[in-house]
Parts: sequence; structure tokens; C-alpha cells
Amino acid sequence: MDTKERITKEALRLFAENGYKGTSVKQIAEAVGIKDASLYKHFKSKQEIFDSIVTLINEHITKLSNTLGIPSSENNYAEASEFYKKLELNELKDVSKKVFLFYLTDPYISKFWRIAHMEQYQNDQIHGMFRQIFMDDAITFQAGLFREMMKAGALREGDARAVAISFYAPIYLLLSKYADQSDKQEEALNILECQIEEFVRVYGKADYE
Amino acid sequence: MDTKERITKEALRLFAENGYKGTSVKQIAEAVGIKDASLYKHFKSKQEIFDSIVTLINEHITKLSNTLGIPSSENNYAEASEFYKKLELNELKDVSKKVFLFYLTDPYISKFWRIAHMEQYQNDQIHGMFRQIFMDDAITFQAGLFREMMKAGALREGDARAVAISFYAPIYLLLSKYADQSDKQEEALNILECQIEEFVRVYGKADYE
DNA sequence: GTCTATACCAGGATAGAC
DNA sequence: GTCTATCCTGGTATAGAC
Repeated sequence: MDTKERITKEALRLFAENGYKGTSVKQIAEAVGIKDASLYKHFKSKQEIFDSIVTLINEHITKLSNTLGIPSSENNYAEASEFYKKLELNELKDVSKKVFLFYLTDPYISKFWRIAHMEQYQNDQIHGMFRQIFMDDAITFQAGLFREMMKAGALREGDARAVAISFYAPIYLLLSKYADQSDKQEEALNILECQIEEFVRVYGKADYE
Repeated sequence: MDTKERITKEALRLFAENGYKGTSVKQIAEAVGIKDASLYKHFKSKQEIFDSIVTLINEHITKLSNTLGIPSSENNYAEASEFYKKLELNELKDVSKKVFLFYLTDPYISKFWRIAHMEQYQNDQIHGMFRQIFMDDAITFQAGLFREMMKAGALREGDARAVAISFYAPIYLLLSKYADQSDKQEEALNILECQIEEFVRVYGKADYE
């Protein structure tokens, strides 16, 4: 791994830990094992390091989105993976738990969550990314999924978007609550399970109950 | 208003705007209309100003909680206002919208939301307060309310806590999304309305539909 | 591309006159 | 309790040798 990449990685870790202003160039350099002055051979400023991190996260998440078939402006739901279209209610719990755990533990996603919360009011780009990923895209994705499930008869008919928010909002709340507590994942998963059971109880068709 | 109070007020505004590290003592002093050195006659450090703000917010919110009858360790739900016990489903929408708007616009609450998001990872106290107010207490309160409504026959029987999370989580998500966009309150209220209608549709008893 | 040395500045905080 | 002046530290960034 070349030095530039190591700087980016360590900076990502430190910014996620202590925030942008709470991290000094010296700290980053030290973590990499060079002097702070040497760092300026790779980046022309601290801000440029931060920007490179934003790019890095963006790429990582774009890659993930494409893999998972999450819709975005270019990639609408109609093209999404066949997998999701065939999803049935009894699988919803497992898939949700896996996605939830992934969000909590993926090194990019979890650090991005922290940085976004600390820097959202100073940085429009990161603010926009966060809202797109954890709000708009997530809800749009769920809505599309539920629309398909309704058509397939796996879910009661209704306003797919409102149902999607009802389903996703508790996940978002749990992410907020447990984002920084990897030790309490089990507790989080238990609550998540209860919520999804409640969801299935309410929205499932009689023959799935 | 004495100088010490003015300092606290301006500091609250500036910390909410630019964060703790993003706000200098000079800025605060300037906003008050004095020199930065003079400020140290009222507070012995920048940190002490921040702490006084935390105390201020704490008092404000404790006062509100008592007024609204929100349960806490000392003040359990059994003592809560009779008003809530008599709440029926068709009033739920209006009450929720009022509380939601209050959270978005109250000068202490809205600034506290921002500060808590920026400083949560550096400051355990503010982190704890945020979780208590916007997560634990809010959910406990809703659960207690719904338990009463179930007893009174205004709501279908079920796990009050899971139902409370299903109800509250979308409100939390909307607060996250619109906390910093006072210009889009109408959009937020529309979505909130849809969600509560969905909730009533699902959890309301037949005779309320 | 790494180092040492250093410039430069901003921010927190103190001293002491008024 | 406010001011001016000043100190000190730490952080960003550059220069120039190796």
C-alpha cells in the first residue's frame, strides 16, 4: 500500500474518531509513521485529505449500491436485482438483520456515519451524501421493494412509500442509537427483530401469519 | 439581561452554528459586544461556557418535560397528565404535529439537536442527554401513552413498546431530515401526516376507522 | 519522498491599568 | 468589569538539505 493511500486510511480513522478540527495533520502523519511536513508531498492541504476521503467513501458506497441493486438517479428500481423481487415476508427479517449489521460494521459505512454527523453542518457535500444514502435512497429502495411484494401478493396493498418509511424508520433509529456501540449489537438485533415481527404481523397477509 | 447571560446565549447560538472547535472565544465576545479578555471575568474558560450551556439546556428541557408530563427516572408515567390518558386516535395527528413543530422550532431544542450531533462523540454528557430525550424518554413516553390508549379501547391490543417505536421512529427520521431546514416545514408536516394516517389505519380499531 | 528547521497565524488565557 | 497588551501553545504550511 503506497503512502498516499495509507494517509487516506489513517485520516479516515482519525476524522471519524475526533472530527475534522479535532484531528491535526501531525496526528495523521504520526499514525502513518512520517513527519507532518512529508505529508504535504502527497496532499497540498488538510482539506485536500478530507476531500480525498469523501471521494473514497463515495466510490465505496457507489460500488455497494450497484452490487445490492439499490436504485439511484441512474439506476432505477426496474433494473434492480431479481433477488429482491422474489423476496417474501418470512425472509424479510434475515435480510434486514444482515443489512443492519453490515451498516453497523462495515469500516467505511460506520466511519462515514460518524463523520457525517460531526461535519454535516460545515460540509454540504457530506451532508447531501448522508441524506441520499441513509434517507432518500434507502426509502426509495424499500418502497420499490414493497411495491413489488404487493404485486406479488406477499404484502397487503397500500401506499408503498408510507409503508417503506414505517419499515425503515425504526432501522434508522436503531442505527442512530447503536452506531457507536459495537458491544451492544445483540441488544440492537433483538429490538430490530421485534420491530420486524411487528411489521409482519401488521402488513403480512393472513396466509403468511 | 446581564452580561453572563448574554454570553451564554450568544455562545449557544454560535456553538450550534459552527460547533465547539469552530467557534472562537473572540467570536463569542464580539457577538456580545465586549473584548475576549473581558469574557474571562465571567467564565474561567471556554469549556466552562460550554458547560453552562449544557446546564441551561438541561434546565429548559427538564422544565418542558415536567410541563408535558414526560416520564423520567423521578417522574414515572403513572403521574403523567390526565390529558394524555384521555387522548383518542383522531387527536393523535394534531398533537403529533404540534410536538413535531415544537421540536423543530423551539430555540433551545433545535440548537441542542445540532450541538448534540456535532459534539456527541467528544462529549459523553451531551450524548447521554440526547439519547435520553430523543430516544429513551420519547419511546417510553409513547409506550406509556399507547398502553393507556389500549386499556381505554382507543387502540388495538399489542406490544406497546414495539408500537411506540413504530410510531415514533418516523418522527425521529423526519426530525433528522428537517432539523436544519426550517423552510421545508410544510413538506415535513405533509409526510408526517401521511405516516400518522397510515398508523391510524393500521392500529386503529374498526370503530375509529 | 523524507527529514529538520522555521515562518506564520490563530486561539486560549493572563496581567495589570482604568 | 472592561480595556490594551502580551504570552504561550499548537496547528497549518513552506523551504531547503539529503
